[in-house]
Amino acid sequence: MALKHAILVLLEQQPGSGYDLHKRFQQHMGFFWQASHQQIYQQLKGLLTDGLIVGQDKQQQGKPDRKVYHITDSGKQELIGWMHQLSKPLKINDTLLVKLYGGHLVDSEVLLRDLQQQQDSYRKTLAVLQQLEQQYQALAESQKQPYRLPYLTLRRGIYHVQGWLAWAEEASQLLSDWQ
Amino acid sequence: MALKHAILVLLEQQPGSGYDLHKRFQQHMGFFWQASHQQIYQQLKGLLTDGLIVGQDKQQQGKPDRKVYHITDSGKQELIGWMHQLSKPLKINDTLLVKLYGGHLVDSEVLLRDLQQQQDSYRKTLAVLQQLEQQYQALAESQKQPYRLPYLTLRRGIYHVQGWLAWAEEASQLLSDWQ
DNA sequence: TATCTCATGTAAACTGTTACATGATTTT
DNA sequence: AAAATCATGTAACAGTTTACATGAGATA
Repeated sequence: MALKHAILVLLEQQPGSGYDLHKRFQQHMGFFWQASHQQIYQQLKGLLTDGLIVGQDKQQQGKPDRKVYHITDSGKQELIGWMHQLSKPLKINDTLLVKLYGGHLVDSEVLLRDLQQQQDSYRKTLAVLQQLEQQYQALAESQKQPYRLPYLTLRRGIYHVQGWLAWAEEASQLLSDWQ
Repeated sequence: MALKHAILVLLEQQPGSGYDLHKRFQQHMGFFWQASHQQIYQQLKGLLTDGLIVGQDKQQQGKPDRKVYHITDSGKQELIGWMHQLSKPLKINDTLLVKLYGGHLVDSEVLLRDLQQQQDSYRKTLAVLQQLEQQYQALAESQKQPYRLPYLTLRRGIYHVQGWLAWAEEASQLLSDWQ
């Protein structure tokens, strides 16, 4: 299971609570890893009982208590072992494409509307990713080093979103042409 | 649930058995929809009890019996209703990128090996997709019409795979440069 | 006054994966 | 003789989603 390991990757970088982890997933891995807070809390339970992480309660003034988790040595070993295994190919289940595939059942406007809705959110995502890229590129060479590997994943996100948008324009055009 | 609807899309085009459907998923939708035969058999059961499909046993000489399913009117209505709903954004959970993100824990060779493994399979996929595209383009305009919408999904597959390969080259290069 | 963010969780339902099971025909 | 393809499924487990639940402080 990769969610467990994705959590370990984040905790290896820096300890954090379930809430923190959810935000970090959204902010830094949102374009290649998605996990709900419920899932994260459930996995943290499992990681705790397996001894791969430890947790400590921290009180805060004015805010609810947080349970801050740290990776253990055994967790780090588990993570390194996992990294050495070859990855399974990415599984894609794309609802929009199923609809396009069977799109003869509806007006093309129905398909175009769905395409456009996604286009809007992809454009916003692209803007965010490009801003992150600029932030990285603006760093001095000596400062870049710790962000190199995350930068590679960012580049993947940019390729993905740009490819999607280019395709969507082509597809919208063709759908409109065919009436 | 989209698997149910993906099955309905295939059955609306042409009746078929669970085994057929599995093959059709692999051959025509493999780059945007993946489903195991176990999943398909389970979903067919549910579709049957919901009255969205009907099945009939067909004997074959020398081979096991097949249960051939047909979409019902109610199934077609369900499908059309589903098509009118806006799609949820594609969920991507990419293990390889999680490994890259936390890749400081291992030698870059470990990461490169994983990248190359996937590169090999993406290259093969690209060849298949491009061949399908040529088959479509070779058709006379009058013959293309029924394949137009599937062609749009094929284009998406090509964009995706080409984008992945371009990124992988860039990423491999950078990983090697950084030692 | 209402909504958003912080912060944590449970329970039920649904979906998906892995392993097992069977057995005939066809191809290498 | 072995492996692949045809053809169907069950059972146990793992993972995900949706709905529910609580409650404080900050912001509009």
